[in-house]
Amino acid sequence: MEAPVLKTHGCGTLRAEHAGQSVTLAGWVHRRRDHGQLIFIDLRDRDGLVQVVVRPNEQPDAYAAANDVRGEYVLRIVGSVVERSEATRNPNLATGDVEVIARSVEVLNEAKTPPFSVIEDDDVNELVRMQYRYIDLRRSSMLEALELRHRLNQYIRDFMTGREFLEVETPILVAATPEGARDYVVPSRLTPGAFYALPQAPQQFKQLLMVAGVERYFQIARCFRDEDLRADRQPEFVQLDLEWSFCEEEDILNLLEELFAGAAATLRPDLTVPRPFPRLSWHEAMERFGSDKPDLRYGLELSDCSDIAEASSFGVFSSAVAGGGRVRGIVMPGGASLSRREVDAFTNLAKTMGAPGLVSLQFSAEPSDATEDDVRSPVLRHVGIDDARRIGERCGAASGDLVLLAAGESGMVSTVLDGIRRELARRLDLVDDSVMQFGFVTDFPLVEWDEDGRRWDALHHPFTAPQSEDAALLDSEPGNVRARAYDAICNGFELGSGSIRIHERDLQMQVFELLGIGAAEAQQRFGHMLNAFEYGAPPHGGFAFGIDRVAMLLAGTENIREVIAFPKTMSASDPMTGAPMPIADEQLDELHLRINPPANGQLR
RNA sequence: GGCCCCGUGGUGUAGCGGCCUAACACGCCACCCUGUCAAGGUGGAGACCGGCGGUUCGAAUCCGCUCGGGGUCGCCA
Repeated sequence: MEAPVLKTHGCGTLRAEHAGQSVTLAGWVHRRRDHGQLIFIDLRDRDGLVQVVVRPNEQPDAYAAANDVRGEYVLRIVGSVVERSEATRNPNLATGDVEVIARSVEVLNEAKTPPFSVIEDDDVNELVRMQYRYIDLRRSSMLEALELRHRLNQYIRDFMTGREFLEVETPILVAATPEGARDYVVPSRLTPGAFYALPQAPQQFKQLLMVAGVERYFQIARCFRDEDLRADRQPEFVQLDLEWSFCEEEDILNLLEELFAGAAATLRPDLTVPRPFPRLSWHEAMERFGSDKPDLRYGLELSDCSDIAEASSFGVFSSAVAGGGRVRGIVMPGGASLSRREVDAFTNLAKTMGAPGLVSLQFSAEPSDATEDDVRSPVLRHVGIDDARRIGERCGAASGDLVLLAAGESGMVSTVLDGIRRELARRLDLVDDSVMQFGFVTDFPLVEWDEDGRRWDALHHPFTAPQSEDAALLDSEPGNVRARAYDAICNGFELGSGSIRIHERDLQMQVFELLGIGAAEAQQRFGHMLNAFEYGAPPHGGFAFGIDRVAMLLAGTENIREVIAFPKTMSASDPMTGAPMPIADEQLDELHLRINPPANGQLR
C-alpha cells in the first residue's frame, strides 16, 4: 500500500526484517496494558495489530500522552521497530516477533467507550450492531467479510473479463413491472403522477444488449425487491448478471461451474468443492428432496407412498390422495428410540409449515417382518400392520428407524418434508461444513397455475424459452411444458437462476398470450422487446446469481447480513440512518403526492 | 397476512410471584504496579428489569395490548 502522509507502515505488516527502522504508525487503540512505569498499546489498523511500547524515562511526553489514551482512540506513533527478546515474543500475533518503541504518541482523536466490544466476538444484539455499524465493522470478522466480498467481486470481474464478457451498466430508474416481485417505486417530479421502479433485475436491458450485438455482457448489478425479508434475503441485493448470445444451456452451466469452483478454490481453499457439479431435473429434485434447492451434502431422500395410501382404510391417507394430493415420507435412521414428545416436536415443526400433522411409525424390527408389537405409531390401528410394513419397506426404513409421513396437497407435502429433512440433517449431524456442494437444477416448468389469479404464471419470467420438444403442448397442456431454465444451488440455498430466452417475436407473443397478456397489452408494456426481436435478435441466454449469498456461503455463515456492510432489518429499515423516513411536505408537494394513512392511522 | 422466539446496568447472561432497594462475567472509572500481550492487584460507579394497562396484600417474574429485534410459512415472475 502506498503510504499516506500520516503513516509509513501498516501496523500488521511489521516483521523482524523491519527491525532497526524508524516507522510512523497510525491506527486505533485495540488494547492498552498499563504496568505503571511501562505501557503497552496494541495499535490496530486494517493490516492488523502491533505492540507499541511506551516508557517514561526515555520519552516523557510520549508516556504522558499514552497515560491518557483509552480504547479506540486514534493515534499516530513515531518509533523504532525492535526485535523482541526470545522470552517476550508472541507467537499468536503475526507481528509478535517485533514491537515498536514509541518516541512520540500523538492523539489524532479521542473516542467514547464503544457500545460493544470491538475485540470480543460477542453475540451482540444485532439492532445495536446495526445502529453502530461503523464500530461493528471494526471487528475482525466483519472486516474479513468485507475483504472476502471484495475479492469475490474481483475474481468475478477477472473471470468474466477473461472470457470476453463486457461489463455494461444499466439504469436504476426503470419502468415498473406488475408481474413478479413488488417494485420499489420512485415518483417522477417532471411527470406528475408517474413513477419509476427500481430494477428487480436488469433482465430486459441485458436482452436488448444482445440485440445490440454485445454478445457477452455482465454486470455486478444492484437489484431491488419489495418483499418480506429472510435470513438470506434483503430488499436490495447484488447479482452477477450475465447474458450471452449464440449459447446454449451447456455453455452457461459450464461457465458457472468454472466460476463457482474457481472462486471457492481461490477464496476458500480449505473447503471441498465436489466436481462435476451434479445436475438434476426440477422433477427429480422435487421427488427426491421435496425442494428445488436441496442440500446435496446428505441423503435423507423422500419416498412416495401415495399408492399405498390411496387404498388405505385410514381416512387421512385415502382422502389425501383422493383429493389430488400425495402421501410421502422420510426416514430418520435410529429414530425409533425417540420419545413420543420428541416425535411430537417434528409434528409441531410440520404444522408451522402448513401440515395438519405428521404420521409417525417407529420400527423396532425390520419392516418386512414387523408385527404389531414392533411398530409404534399413534395411528397404527387405523393404518394397519400390513400397510405399515409396506410403508416402512417403501421408504427404505430399517429396524430402529422412524418414518415420518406427510399427507395432503403436493406442494405442502414437499414444503413440510423439505423442512423435516433439513431438521433431521441438523439433528443427525449430517451437515458437513467443510463442503460446498454446488449443483444445478434444470428443466423447470415454464408456467405454474396461480389458483388465486386463476391464470398461468411464468415460473421464471415471461422471456424464458420453452423446450422445443414441448412447444406443441403450449396450447393443450401448458403445465407440462418444460422451460429452458436452470438454477444454481449450493448447500440448500438457491444461488440464482437463468434461462435460454425467447428471441422470436411470434413465440414471445404466444407465451404472452398464455400468461394472459393480450396483444394490445403486450405491445404497450413490452413493445420495445417485441420491436427489438424484429431487428435481428440473436439466440441468447443468461444467468444471474446473488453475490451476497455466494459471499455468505464462502464466509461460512447462514445470515446474509454478515456479508453486507450496511444491511437492513427484517422490517427493511436501517436503524443507523433511520431510513425509511417521512419526507417534508414541500417534497411531497413538489412530487404531487399526498399521504393516504393506513387504516389503523399509524404513520411514522 | 399467519405462526414461533426474544427484549434485565455499556455488552453478554442469571433471576421466572415475596429471600431483588436485582446477581455474575466482561467492559468502564480511580489508585497501585517496568514485560505484558484475554496482563495483574485493590476499590468504585452503573439497570427499577422495552412501553402501557391489568391480576395480586405484593410482579423483572402471571395476563392483555403495544413497540422493537430475530426466525419461519405465505410471498420472493
